[in-house]
Amino acid sequence: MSEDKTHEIVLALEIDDPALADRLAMLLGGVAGLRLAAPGEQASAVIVGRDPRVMPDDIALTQRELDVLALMAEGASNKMIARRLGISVHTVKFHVGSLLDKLDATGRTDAVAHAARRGVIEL
Amino acid sequence: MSEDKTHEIVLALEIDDPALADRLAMLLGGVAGLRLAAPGEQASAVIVGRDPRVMPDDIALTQRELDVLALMAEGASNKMIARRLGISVHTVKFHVGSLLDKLDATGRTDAVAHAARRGVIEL
DNA sequence: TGCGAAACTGGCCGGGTGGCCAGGACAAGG
DNA sequence: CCTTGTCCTGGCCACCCGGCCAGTTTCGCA
Repeated sequence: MSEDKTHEIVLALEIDDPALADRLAMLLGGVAGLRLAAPGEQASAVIVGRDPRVMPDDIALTQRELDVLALMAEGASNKMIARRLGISVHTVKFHVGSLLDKLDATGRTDAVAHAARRGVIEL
Repeated sequence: MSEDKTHEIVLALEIDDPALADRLAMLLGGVAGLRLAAPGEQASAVIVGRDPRVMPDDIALTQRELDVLALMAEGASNKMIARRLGISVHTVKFHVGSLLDKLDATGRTDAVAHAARRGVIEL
């Protein structure tokens, strides 16, 4: 395989909005050194629509709750979280409780699933 | 604000490979009707690198384990899973144990996080 | 200066969870 | 026939989790 790195970047289009996809295809079609991928072709990069699941304002989580949430997503137990944040287990449980509340979750597993779904955390 | 929908598609670049990102920025910079997003700016579409996290063969989960995993991701307790699958809580715990094992997880929360990360489940 | 929000801590307790032991049924393949 | 793998079940037990009660400090804002 010769590495013609200066030639032909292959871009795939994965956009739901047909109008936007159309305009992009038109604009990018006329660019030298760049090509749109054929259906099924292996592309070097993909253009996706702006993920719409980010915005429910935030659900207003406090900084500390975000800290706890992140560690929960790592699979950390309350004890581990307490140690890592330098606080007591009781406080961790307090924050976890608030999280379950705000995220409408029935347990910590449900909480990280919900949070990931709405883009609050990146797992 | 006039809605010049025929003007200026804003593209964000989220590519790990610096060389590729560079070339894309250069190529796209000279295209009329198209602009690269400023850091933090809301873009109408995003260009991402080919997602490499799909392939670990599967980690070979049995059908039953997938059933249990799916319900775990819903935040279901062992008791709920048992009821839904028509099996005993002991059996559920057995399958959960296998899951923790195969997914290298320390707990059920960690398990669904890992599974979601490697595309085994879609949360 | 008082008041609320956020963060933090404690104890208590019922139920859930995960690790360990043991076993059985049933199909596929040596 | 016997082994292997998957699926299923039981009991036991230490620990963790989440919900409840109570309290503290610190901060910004009215």
